[in-house]
Amino acid sequence: MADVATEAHVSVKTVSRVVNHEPGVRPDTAERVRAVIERLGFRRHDGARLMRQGRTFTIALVVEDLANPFYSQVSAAVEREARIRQHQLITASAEGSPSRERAVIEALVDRRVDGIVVVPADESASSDAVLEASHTPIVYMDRPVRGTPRDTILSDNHGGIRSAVEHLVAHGHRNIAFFGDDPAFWTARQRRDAFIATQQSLGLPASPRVSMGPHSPSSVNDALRQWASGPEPITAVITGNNRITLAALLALRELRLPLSLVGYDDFELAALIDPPVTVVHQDPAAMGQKAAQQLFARLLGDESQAQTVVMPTRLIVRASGVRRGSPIR
Amino acid sequence: MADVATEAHVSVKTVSRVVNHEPGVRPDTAERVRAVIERLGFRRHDGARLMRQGRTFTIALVVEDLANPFYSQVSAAVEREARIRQHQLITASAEGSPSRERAVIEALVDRRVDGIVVVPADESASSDAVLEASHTPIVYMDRPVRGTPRDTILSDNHGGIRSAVEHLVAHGHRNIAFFGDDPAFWTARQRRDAFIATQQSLGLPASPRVSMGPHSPSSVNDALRQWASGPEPITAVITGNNRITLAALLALRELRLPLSLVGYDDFELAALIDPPVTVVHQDPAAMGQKAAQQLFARLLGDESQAQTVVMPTRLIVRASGVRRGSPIR
DNA sequence: CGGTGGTCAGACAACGCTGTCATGCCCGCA
DNA sequence: TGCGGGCATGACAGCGTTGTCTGACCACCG
Repeated sequence: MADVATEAHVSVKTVSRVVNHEPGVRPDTAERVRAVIERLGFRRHDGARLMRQGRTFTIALVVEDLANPFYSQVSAAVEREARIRQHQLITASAEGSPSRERAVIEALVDRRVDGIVVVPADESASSDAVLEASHTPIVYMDRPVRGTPRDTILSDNHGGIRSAVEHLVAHGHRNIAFFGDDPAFWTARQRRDAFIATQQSLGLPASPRVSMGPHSPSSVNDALRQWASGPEPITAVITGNNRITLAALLALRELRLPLSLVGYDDFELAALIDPPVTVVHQDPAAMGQKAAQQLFARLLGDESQAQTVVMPTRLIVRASGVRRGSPIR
Repeated sequence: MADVATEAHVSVKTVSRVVNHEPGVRPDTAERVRAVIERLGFRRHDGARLMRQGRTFTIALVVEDLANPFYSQVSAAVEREARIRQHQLITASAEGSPSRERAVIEALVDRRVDGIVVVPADESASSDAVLEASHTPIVYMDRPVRGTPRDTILSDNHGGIRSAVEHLVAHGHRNIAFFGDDPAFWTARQRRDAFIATQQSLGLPASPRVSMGPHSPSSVNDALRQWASGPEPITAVITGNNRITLAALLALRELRLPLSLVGYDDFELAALIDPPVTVVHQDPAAMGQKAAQQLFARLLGDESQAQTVVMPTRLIVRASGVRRGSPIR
C-alpha cells in the first residue's frame, strides 16, 4: 500500500480510501490510484485490515468426522450461511476426543474467529472458561453441554424414536430390538431411553432387547442371532444411527433373517436397498443452517437468553418396516 | 500482553518470551509472568502474531459441493493433513461456478492463506495472475487446468474406464452404454473418450451408445428404454460418476431392465444394493491426502518443477457386472 | 582492580492496515 | 475584502505481536 501511495503520489490513507470505496476522493485521484494498484498487482492484506477492525469475518465448525455424511451435510450448510454473509468457514475435526476438541476450540479462539458451531464430543464444556473470557459466541449442535447456558440446536430424538416404534407396532410388531451407539453419547442415551419409554407407554412386553455400542457388524450379528431365536423372538429392529443401520443391514443379509428394520438417520441410498429402508430422517442441513443462523444473530448483537431449539424429525416410510416373510437380501 | 507486562512488572517483550518459551528468562520471572497470565486469562492473539511473521498457518480447500461424499472425503483427508501440521483448514465451496471460484480464491489469497487445494470448476485458470503475483502455492485436484504449470493430482480416468469395459466384456457383454456427466467437465470428457477408445481397441461394435449429461433420472430413463429395445440392444451400462450411478439404479429398477452395471465412484452402500454394484473406485481420501502433502512440500520450500500425479483406480467387483437374467430390484 | 563475556531484560520499530484529527484549498456570501 | 464552510488529502497513532539491538548487571579472569 505504501508502494502504491508513492507511485500515485498520494498518501497511504488515500490508497486505503480508494480500496475501500470510501467517499471523499476526487475521481481523477481515485482513477490514478486504481491504475497504480492494477499495475503493481496490489492486494489488500485482509489479516492486517481485520486486526485493525477487531473482527476476522471467520466462523468455525468443529465436528467429529468430516467424512461422515451427517457432518458433511452440516458442514455444507454452515459454509453456505457463512458465504452469503461474506465470512469464511474454518472446519476442524476433533475425532471424538474431548481433549482434542478442547485444543481445537482454544486454537480457534486464539485466532479470534468470530464464532463457533460445535458438535460437542462430550457434555463437559471443557472450553467454557476460555469461551467465556473471550466472549466468543458458540452454538452447540446435536448434543447439549452442561455449564453456562448456550444456544443449542438439537434434533427431536424422542419423537423420532417414538415414530419408529409406533410405525413398527402399527404393522403388527411386538418384539422389537434396539441397537444404540456408545452410551457415552448423549444422543445414544436419549434414543435408548425414548425406545424404552415408548415401549412401556404402548404396553409392549418388558425386558426390552437393547444393545448399546460401540457396535461392529459382528457385535450386531451376535445379538441378532440370539434374539431372533428362542422364546418371543424379535420380528423387528431399530438402529440408533446411520453406521449401525449399515452394520445391521449387513448382518441381516448375512444371517438371512426376515426382520423388519427402521433406521435412525436417512442415507442416500436407503431407497435402493431391497427392501427400501424406512428411516427416521433428521435434517442435518437444516440443523447446520439453523445453528449458523443463530450464531450470526449473536454476532449481530442479539443478547437475548440462550435458547435450545429442537428440530423435528420425520419418519420416511419405505418398505423395510412392514412385517416380512422373506430375508433381507 | 501489555496488561500482563504491567502486572508482572516486566516488559511486553518478556511476556512474549514466556508465552513463546523463548530462552533467556530467569525461571522465577517466567513463573511470575505465567501466574499473571493465568490470573488475567491472557491469550495470545494469533492474528497479530501471524501478521508479524508473515504466515497464517492456514490452508484452504475449494470444492464444488461439500455435501457430495467425494468432496467430503477429500475435505476430511486434507483437514487431517493440515491438523497434524498445526495448520487450520478453510473450506469453501464454489458451487461449480468458475466466477465464484475465482472470487473465492481471491478472497483466500487476500487472507494470505499459505496455500490452496482446488478442485477447479473449469480449465481456465482464471485466478492464475493473482496466484502468481502472490506466490501462493496451489495444487489442483481431480481436474487439470491450463496455463502456468501447477502441481496436479488426477485420478486415472482412462484406466478406470478401461477396467470397467474389460470387466463387462469378460462377462460376455458386447453392447454397452455409457452415461457421462456434463462434457463441460474434464473428467466427464476423459471418461467418455476412454470408453470410446477402449471399445474400439477391444473390437466392439461401432456407434457406441454414449449419453452425456447433465443427467437427471428421467433423462437416463429415456435413453435406457430406447437402447434396451430395438436391434442390438444393450446388455450393460457404465455410469460416469456417483450421481449418475444413482440415477441409473433408479431407472433400471423402475424399468425392470435386467442390465449389468458398472459405476464410476464407489459409494458407501454399493455392497448392499441388490445386486451389489461393481464400481471403479477412485480413492478420494488418498487424493486429498496426496494433494495436501504436495502443498505442504511446497510450503516447506520444495522448488522443483510442478508435477502431475495420476492416482490409480481399482475395480471393485461385486455382482452387478455379470450377465444378468433378472431385473435389478 | 580493570577488562571480558555471558545472562537477563527492556526500548523500539515494524508487520499492513484504518480511525481520528488536522490542514490546506476553494467557493460563495455578506 | 474577509470569513465560514465544505471538500480533498495527509500525518499520525494504534491494532497485538515479535525481531533486533542496546544496556545493566554479575562473575570470572589475569
